[in-house]
Amino acid sequence: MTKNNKNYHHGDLKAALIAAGLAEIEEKGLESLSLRSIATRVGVSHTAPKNHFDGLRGLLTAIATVGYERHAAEMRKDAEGQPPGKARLDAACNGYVRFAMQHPELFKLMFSSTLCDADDPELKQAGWASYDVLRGIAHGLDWDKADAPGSPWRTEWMLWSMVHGYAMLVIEGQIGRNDDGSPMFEMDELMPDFAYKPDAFNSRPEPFRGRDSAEA
Amino acid sequence: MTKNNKNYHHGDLKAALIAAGLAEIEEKGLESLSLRSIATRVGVSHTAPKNHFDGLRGLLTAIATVGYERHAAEMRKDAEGQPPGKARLDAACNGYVRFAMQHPELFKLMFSSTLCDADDPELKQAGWASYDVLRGIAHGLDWDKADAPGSPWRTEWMLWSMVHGYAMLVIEGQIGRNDDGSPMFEMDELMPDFAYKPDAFNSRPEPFRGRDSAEA
DNA sequence: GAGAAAAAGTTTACACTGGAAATATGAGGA
DNA sequence: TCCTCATATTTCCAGTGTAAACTTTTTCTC
Repeated sequence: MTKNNKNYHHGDLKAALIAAGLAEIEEKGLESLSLRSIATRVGVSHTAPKNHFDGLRGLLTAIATVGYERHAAEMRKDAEGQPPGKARLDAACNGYVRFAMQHPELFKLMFSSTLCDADDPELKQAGWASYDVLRGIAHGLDWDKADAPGSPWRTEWMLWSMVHGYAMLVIEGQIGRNDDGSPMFEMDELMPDFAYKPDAFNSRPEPFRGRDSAEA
Repeated sequence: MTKNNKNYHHGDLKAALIAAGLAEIEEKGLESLSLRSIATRVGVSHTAPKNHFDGLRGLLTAIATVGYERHAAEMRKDAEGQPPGKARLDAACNGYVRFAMQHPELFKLMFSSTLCDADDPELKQAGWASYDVLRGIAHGLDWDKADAPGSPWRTEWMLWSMVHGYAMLVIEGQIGRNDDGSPMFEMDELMPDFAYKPDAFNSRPEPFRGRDSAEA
């Protein structure tokens, strides 16, 4: 992987394929996506991606990685304008859901261990970074009933589950939306009230996301 | 659809294909599933299903319909032994999550509008019936903060989102589980305390699930 | 610079897939 | 019996992902 500025035949085919894949997903959805269609879009043969990705699964994983980065950016953008505390968390959660609704196919890809290689280091890194936006903002906040006994991950997983579940159910058509396509609930409406309790959130030196990270 | 007891060449090929598809999903997962593999398993040509289903998508939709029925049965089974109230709701929620963890591929199929025809009447019926198990049990329960203003659907969607989100995140490997494969949290641990408030839950004559039903 | 080595991309081939169309089979009703 | 039509098969086609052999280009080494 000696990456030089000097480009080979195409000129950073790797990035071009990821961009083409993202465009293809936005335009035609996940279903019609294929290695050949992406390669054709870029103007190379359908076996050219083999030199940069481990098959279709590898390319999809790279696309999902970019998806996580954009997802994180969307949440950060919304949260930035808000003062720390519940308002900022609400904004980030709404960003989470809005991204899912604006890019449903990409969002499904990101969270599909069927389509992506969940063990890919870059995907895991980007996925964690995205989750950590939510987690970082939620730090110091907890449910009113947070004094109930529970594992340190209880609160953040409770929050994550609710936001993620709502996003998934909406984009899969299980839960309705307004006529203009907006979500029927803002996240601060949907969630029980948070109370600001600086010590309620467990403060751990290492970020945690899923089983692998816990063992590492 | 003149359904006779007398069977034709095969003998209720429709049911046989659904059963074979379910078995194939349990054994080899969603990825390797194909019309041809299912048809071969039953012992018919790969175009035979055409007479009973609208292509692969139609067959997958029928399989998902059975999945919803089993999902509902699982929740009901768990809930039955519990007294009405929070304990029964907890049991149903745990059943929701456990079903997802025991049949992750089937569960993903059920909630995938990419793979299933979400407009199929039988699928919608089964999907609603499954959701209504949760909803029926939750009737009369609400969050402590339920006196906050909100739409009649707020409470049940909040509950559904959390349970569904947790299930999805676990089976996609985003959230960890115990060494024995069990969920790290029981639903009653994860959820904020419920308080029994008979009038908090909106009582509507017609069940509601998603946008379509609201308009109907 | 020359030549070797490695990387990038193409061509070809193969085993799959879902679906369409034409054909064969068999059951039930007249 | 004969007719009809649902059922199932055969054949064919466009499309898929991947592997292997090959060509082209870049980079490294002497």
